[in-house]
Amino acid sequence: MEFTKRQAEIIKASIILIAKKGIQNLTIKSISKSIGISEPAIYRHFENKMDILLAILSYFKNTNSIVLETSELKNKTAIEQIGLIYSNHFKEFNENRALTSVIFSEEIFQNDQRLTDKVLSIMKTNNIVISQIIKTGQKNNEIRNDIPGEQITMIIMGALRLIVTKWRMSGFAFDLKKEGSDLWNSMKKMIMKTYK
Amino acid sequence: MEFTKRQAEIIKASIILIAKKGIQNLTIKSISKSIGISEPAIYRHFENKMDILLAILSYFKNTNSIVLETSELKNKTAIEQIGLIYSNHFKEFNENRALTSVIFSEEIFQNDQRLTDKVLSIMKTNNIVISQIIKTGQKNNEIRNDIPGEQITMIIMGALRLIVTKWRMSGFAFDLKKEGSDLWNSMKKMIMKTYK
Amino acid sequence: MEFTKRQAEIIKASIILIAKKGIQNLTIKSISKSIGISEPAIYRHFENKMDILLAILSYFKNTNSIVLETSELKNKTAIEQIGLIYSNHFKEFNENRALTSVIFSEEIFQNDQRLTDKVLSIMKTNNIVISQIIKTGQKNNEIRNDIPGEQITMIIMGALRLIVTKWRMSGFAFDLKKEGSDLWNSMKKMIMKTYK
Amino acid sequence: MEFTKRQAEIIKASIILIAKKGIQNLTIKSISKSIGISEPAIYRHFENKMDILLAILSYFKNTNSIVLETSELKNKTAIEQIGLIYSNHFKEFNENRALTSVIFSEEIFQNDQRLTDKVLSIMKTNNIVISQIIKTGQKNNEIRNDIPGEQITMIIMGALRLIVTKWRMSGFAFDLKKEGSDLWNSMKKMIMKTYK
DNA sequence: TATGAATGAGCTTTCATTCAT
DNA sequence: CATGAATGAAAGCTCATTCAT
Repeated sequence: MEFTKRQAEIIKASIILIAKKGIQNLTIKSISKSIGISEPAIYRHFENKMDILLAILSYFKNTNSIVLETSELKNKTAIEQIGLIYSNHFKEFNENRALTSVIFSEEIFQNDQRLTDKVLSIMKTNNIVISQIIKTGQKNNEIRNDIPGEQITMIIMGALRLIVTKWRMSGFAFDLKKEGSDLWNSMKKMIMKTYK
Repeated sequence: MEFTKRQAEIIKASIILIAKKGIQNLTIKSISKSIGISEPAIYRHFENKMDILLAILSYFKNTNSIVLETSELKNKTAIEQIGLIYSNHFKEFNENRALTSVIFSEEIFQNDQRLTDKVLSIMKTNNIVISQIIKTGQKNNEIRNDIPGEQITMIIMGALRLIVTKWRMSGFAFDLKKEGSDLWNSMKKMIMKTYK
Repeated sequence: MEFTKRQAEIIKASIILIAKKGIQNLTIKSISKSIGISEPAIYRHFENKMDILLAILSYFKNTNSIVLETSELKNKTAIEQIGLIYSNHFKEFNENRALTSVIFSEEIFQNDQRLTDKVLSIMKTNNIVISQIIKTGQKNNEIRNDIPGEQITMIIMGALRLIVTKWRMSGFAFDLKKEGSDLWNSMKKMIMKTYK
Repeated sequence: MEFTKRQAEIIKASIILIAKKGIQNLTIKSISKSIGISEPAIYRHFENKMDILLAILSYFKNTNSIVLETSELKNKTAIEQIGLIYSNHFKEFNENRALTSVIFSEEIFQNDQRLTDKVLSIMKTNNIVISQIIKTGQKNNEIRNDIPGEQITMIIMGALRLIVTKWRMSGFAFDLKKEGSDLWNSMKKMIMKTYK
C-alpha cells in the first residue's frame, strides 16, 4: 500500500478539496487543476475515481496507525496512553486540518460497498486499540471496573470525535490542543479508579 | 415552516435515498422516480434542489425539537431528563432508521453556506438544551461539579452520536434501545454526584 | 417493437451516418447534430447508444420482413418468388442506399453479444424463407434436385449480397436494378430443372 | 511492402483483436497490451494508427496473392484452378480464423479514403484473377457459355464469401473444408458445360 | 397540478499521439 | 528500441432546470 509521489500528491489534493468544498465537488477536473496537470494525467496514476477514494481511506489507515501505534505508548499507564493518543490526534489534526473533514465522516463514503467496508475496518481497528488499553487499565485497577470497557471506549472516542467535529464546524475557531487537553483531564476524573 | 403533503413526501423519500445510496445519488430523477412522479413535478413543490436539502434540515430541526422539548421533561430531575432525551432519540431512530444517515452527518451538507449554517444552528440548539439541563443539575447537586457543564454535555452528546453511528454502520445489527439504555446507565455513574 | 417519430428519426439518421462515415464515426454527437437536437435529448428516446444500434437492427428486421413476406409471393412459382425477392430488394436498396452499408455488414455489430445475436437471428430468418421456397420448388420439379436446397440458397444469397456490396463500393455507379435482374436471369438458368 | 518482425507482430495482434472485439475495440492500447509492449513503442514501428490499418490490408493482399497466384495453378483446367482457389482459401482460413473477421468486411475500413481505395483494389484484383480463369474456361468449352463470365465470377465469389461469413458467425461450428468442398462440387455442376 | 421534450454545463473516462529520458 | 508521463480532443452519459402544453 505504498504510494508514488504523484499518487500522494493526488491524495493530499483530494483531501483538501473535500475539506473545502465537500465530496460532491471532488471531481477529476478539480483534482487535476489543483495539482496543475491535465485530467487524463490523473488516470496514469489511478485507474479510476473510486481508486482515489479508496486510496484516501488507505492513507487514513496509515496516518491513524502511526498516531495509534507509536512506540511512545510502551511503558506508560493506560491513562497516560489514552492521553497520548488524544494529544497525538489533536496535534495531527492541527497540522492537517483538512483531515478532520474526512476522517470522522463515514457518510461521505457511502455510495459504494468497497468504500463502506474500508471505512468500517478503519473504525474497528481504532476501537480495538483503545478498547485493549482500557481493559488493561481496568485489570491494573487504574480504571474503574463498574463500567464495561467497551462503554468507556465508546465514551472516549465519542467525545474525541465530537470535539473535533465542533472545531471544524466552528471554522477552527478555538484552540483544539488546549480544549482537547482540558476535555481529557475531565474525562480522566470520570474513568480513573483512584482519582480523588 | 409547515410542509404540504407532497413536500413531506419528497423530504421523506430524499432521506431514504440518502440513507440507501448516499448524498451523491440523491438526484431530482431519483427522488421523482421513488415517489412516482415526473421530474418537473418536483419543481412544483420546491424551487430547486437546494431548497429540498434545506427542507430536510428543517424537518430534522422539527423532529429534534419534538424529541427535546416534549413536555414530559417538566418536573423531572436533570438525570431523568437526559435519560428521556436519550431514550426518545433511540425510539425515534428505531422507527426511522434512514434518519440516522443524515442527522449526525454534517459533512453531507458541506457544499453550501446556507446548508452549513442550518446544520450549525441545529447543533447549537441541541447543545444549549442539554447544556442547560446539565447546569441546572449541577446547581441542584445532582450532577458532579468538578467538571464544567460544557464538557459533560460534549461527552454525553459524543457518546450518543457514536453509538448511533455504529448502529447504522453495523447495518442496524444490535438493539439500539437496549445498548443505548445500558450506555446511559453507565454514563450516569460517571456524572452523578451522589451516585454510589 | 414500434418506434416513436423521434426514435425513427434517430434510427434513420444513424443509418445514413454509418453509410457516410462508418460505424466508428457514429457518435451521439453526430446523430444529435444531424437531426438538430442536443446530445442529451437523444437520451430521452433511447437509454443508451447500444439501444440505438439494437433499434437499427430491429428496423432492418422489419424492413427485411416486409420485403420477404409480401403477399405478392402467393400463387407464384418458386422461381417467380425468388425473382420477386431479388427485385424487391434491389428496389428497396435503390430507394434507400444507406441501408446497403449496414444490412450485409455483420462485422459492424461485432462488439457486443446482444448485437451479434440479433444479427445472427436476422440472417437465419432470411435463410429460412429462401430455403423453404427453394425446397418447395425442388418438390415441384421446378428447381434442380441434384443439389441440396441449402446450397442453392447459399449461392442465391451470396450472389445477392455480393452484387449489392459491389454496387455500394463502386459509389452506386451502375444500375443495380438492371444488373441485378440480369444476374438473376443467369442464375435461373443454373438452378431451374426444365430450363432449356 | 515487407514488414519487420515487430510490424508483423503488430499486424497479427491487430487482426486477432478485430476478430475478437470488433474494429471499435482496436486501440493502440489494446494492441500494445496484447503484445506486451508500451503504447509509445507502437509508434516506433508505425507512424500512426491508420498505417497499421493499411498494413493489415497489405498483409491481406499478400496472403491473398499467395493463395491465388500459387504456381500450382499452372497446367490445370479452369475448374481445377477454381477448385484449388476454394480449397486454398478454406485451408488458410482454417489455420487463421481471425482473418475471416476482416477479409470480407469492407465496411470495417470505411472511415478513410485511403482504406476504402485499398479494399477496393484488393477486391478488384481477386475479381480479375477468377474472372480470367472463368473466361479461359469458357473459351475451352469447359465452362458454360450461355452466362457472362463476370456473372459466374460473381456467383462463385459470392458463395465463397457467404459460406465463410456463416462459418465465422456460427462460431466456427462446422467443418469449413468439408462444407466448402461440397459447395464447390455443387457449383461445378452448375457452371460446367460438359457436366453430366 | 402534472408532464414530455428539451438543454447547457459538467461528469468520468478513453483516444491517438508526443516528448524527455 | 523502449518507456513513463503527459495532453488535447472527444467519447458516452447525467445533472438540475425550463418550457409549452
